[in-house]
Amino acid sequence: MQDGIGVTDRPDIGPAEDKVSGSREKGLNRVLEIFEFLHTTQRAIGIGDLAKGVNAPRSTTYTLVRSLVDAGLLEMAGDGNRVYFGKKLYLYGMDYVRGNDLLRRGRQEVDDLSRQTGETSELCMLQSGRYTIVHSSPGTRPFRISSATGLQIPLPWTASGRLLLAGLERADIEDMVSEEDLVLPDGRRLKLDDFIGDIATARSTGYCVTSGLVDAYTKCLAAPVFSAPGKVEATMCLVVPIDTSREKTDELLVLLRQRAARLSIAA
Amino acid sequence: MQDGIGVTDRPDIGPAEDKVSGSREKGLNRVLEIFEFLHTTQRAIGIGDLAKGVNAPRSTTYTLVRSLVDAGLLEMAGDGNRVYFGKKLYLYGMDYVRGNDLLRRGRQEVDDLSRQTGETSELCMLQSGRYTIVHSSPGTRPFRISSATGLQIPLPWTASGRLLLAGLERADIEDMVSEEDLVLPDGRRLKLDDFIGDIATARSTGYCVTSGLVDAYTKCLAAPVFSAPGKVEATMCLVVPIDTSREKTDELLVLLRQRAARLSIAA
DNA sequence: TACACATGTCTTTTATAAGAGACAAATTGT
DNA sequence: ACAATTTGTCTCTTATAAAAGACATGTGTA
Repeated sequence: MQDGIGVTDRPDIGPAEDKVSGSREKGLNRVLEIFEFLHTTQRAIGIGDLAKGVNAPRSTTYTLVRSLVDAGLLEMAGDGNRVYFGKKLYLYGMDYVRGNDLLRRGRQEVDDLSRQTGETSELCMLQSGRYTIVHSSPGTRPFRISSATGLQIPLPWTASGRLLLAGLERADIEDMVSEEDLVLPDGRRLKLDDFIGDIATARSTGYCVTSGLVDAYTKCLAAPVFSAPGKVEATMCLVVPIDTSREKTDELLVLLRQRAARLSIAA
Repeated sequence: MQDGIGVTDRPDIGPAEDKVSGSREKGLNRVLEIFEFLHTTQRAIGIGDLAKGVNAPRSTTYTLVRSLVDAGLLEMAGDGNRVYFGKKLYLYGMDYVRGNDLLRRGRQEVDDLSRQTGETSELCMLQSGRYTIVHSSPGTRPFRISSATGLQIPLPWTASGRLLLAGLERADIEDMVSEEDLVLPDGRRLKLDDFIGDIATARSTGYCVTSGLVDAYTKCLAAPVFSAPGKVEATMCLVVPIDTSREKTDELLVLLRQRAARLSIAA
């Protein structure tokens, strides 16, 4: 509890220091925060800790959690007094998949590509302005490059990010990318202009390869999935060891681009 | 705990129309209704219609939908002004699956069983007191017995229902089953005592077979999945033509019960 | 045994979000 | 071309839900 670790407790990089904590919050917003919190912790949590975690009053948290549990969006987990996501969210999620050709077929293509190549493969999309891994299939390598589904990563850190922003105006891109997004995990800092240049390149070549961006050991190959001419709706990507040979990389790129193109047609 | 207050006008099932319409509703409740509405319609819908559908003021609906879209729980669908479930719900749903051994393994067993037998196979659970198909795999028959995932059906209509209530007190069962639940789709009416008798039988035999309950053409075989000794957490079931031979049925039952038992061990 | 600190429930106060309704702009139909 | 709807945004009011906090239990530990 109470790991002082994060200076954090700044829930969102909002405009200005909103009216000091302590102000009354809309119930729905609290719920949204609860969901995000559970999504990041990825485990069941006690209601008291949850209240601390989302910085909400205990009494409020109890009432909200009760509503959500009654509705089936949350469930009391195993031993008794912990909560986590509930069946209803799973059902709604399946509804989303069913209603979404791209995702349904994309998951399939990703699974197939991963089996075909043995490499980790992922389907990525923009999720409220951020890069999100929507589905991933682990591949067969002894060392797994694990990146959790639903993880959100700054756009400039990834090959997919460069493709997802293709076709946007410079201003839009600037809006989407914050200063800190340009700082890589190892401390290096990208120049915004370089990033925008990358985007333009990716757009014209129809794919993007980045090496050692998120970590020093991997290379990322990405190809765009179009929902309409010029509109990049998603990307498929492969995560491979950084020392993968030129030939092997090109070979993988062909397979990747084939599948990404196949996904594009109907959507 | 707290059953004294129970008079509570349950937001439950039932048309329930407007209880003294005009009363103000909590935003969160409206959101829950919106989700349920989308879940039943299974398609994107305009905001105006949505407001009508959940019987909420238009202005309120607009604000709520905007919040939800911003949060990614809903998405504006294809052509422009329709909404449906969003990526976030999918991601949360995947979180649920990940955190839930039973569901993860259950889906696998159901898929395997369906491939092995060629019949439609389902994983079912209680969802806030109602029978719910949590996962289903269609089988290979020319005529598909389709029943949507997430569909909620009165407990007495199903074989699984009899197993899911095994181990509950008579009083609890009476609470869960309403009068109308006892009326089958074809108009026949079950006697509560018969139903409770079925439950006891199912409990001791460790499986349940029903014929022509929901419709006249199918037979349903179900086996319990235990989360603890005596506690039925879910059921696996097979939906087969009603004229399936005795031998064939027994054979399928063996396979089904094997897999259901396998699911039970670790949870 | 007593102490400190969680958990879960209830009551009260007041800041505020839900709702009604007016509007302009876009979309119909005739 | 002209109603007749529907859509999306805004303003204002007041019913009400969020929050504070008291209380009764529970759980751990010194």
